Amino acid sequence: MSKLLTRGFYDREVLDVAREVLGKRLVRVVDGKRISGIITEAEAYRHVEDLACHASKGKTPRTTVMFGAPGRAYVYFTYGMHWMLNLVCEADGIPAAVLIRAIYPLEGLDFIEANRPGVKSKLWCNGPAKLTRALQVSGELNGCDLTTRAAGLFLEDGPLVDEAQVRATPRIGIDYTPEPWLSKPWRFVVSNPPEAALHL
DNA sequence: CGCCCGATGTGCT
DNA sequence: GCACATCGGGCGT
Repeated sequence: MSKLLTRGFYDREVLDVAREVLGKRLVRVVDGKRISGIITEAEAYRHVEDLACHASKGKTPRTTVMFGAPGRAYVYFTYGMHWMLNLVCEADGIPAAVLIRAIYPLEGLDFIEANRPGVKSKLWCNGPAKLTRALQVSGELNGCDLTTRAAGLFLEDGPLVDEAQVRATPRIGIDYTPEPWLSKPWRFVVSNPPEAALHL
């Protein structure tokens, strides 16, 4: 059993967390069963001035969690059918979050397959809404504490991914966001194939 | 493979 | 009303 990531991991500059969360293990526990994968893609959403960040529209009922303490999950619903999983970062009162965009599944593959019927295994968790469906992450987990195992959603430590295996690119799906935010290289991706980059 | 588009519901103007 | 941190199927290349 690996080490649970503590509050201190999240209570930092969100760009550093987004970069360093690559290689960490996202774990879900459902009915006592462990489902997990290594994080291979993440994006930073940084403070009210970042016009791609939900917090830029102010603190609302939806975005309250992002303004709160670090180490909690910000889970929101979008496009009428998709859930997105974020990690709240930085000090209480400063809105910042890391969107988990992809994982490399390692445990509970039968559970994941059952949640992604008819989908090829390489496509099970390679998108932010795909992995929430695969791991059964939805609104009931919004605001849950990621630094304990109580809610059945948490992160475990893993090796830092080598700098040579990480690419930084602009964020995805924010086409209506003006510059300079549109082009900020705040998306971090593990190079393919992840098996080699992650030493699996 | 890439582009296009419909699905589908909630939050905020 | 309308935008939206997306997905998957359909069709053209």
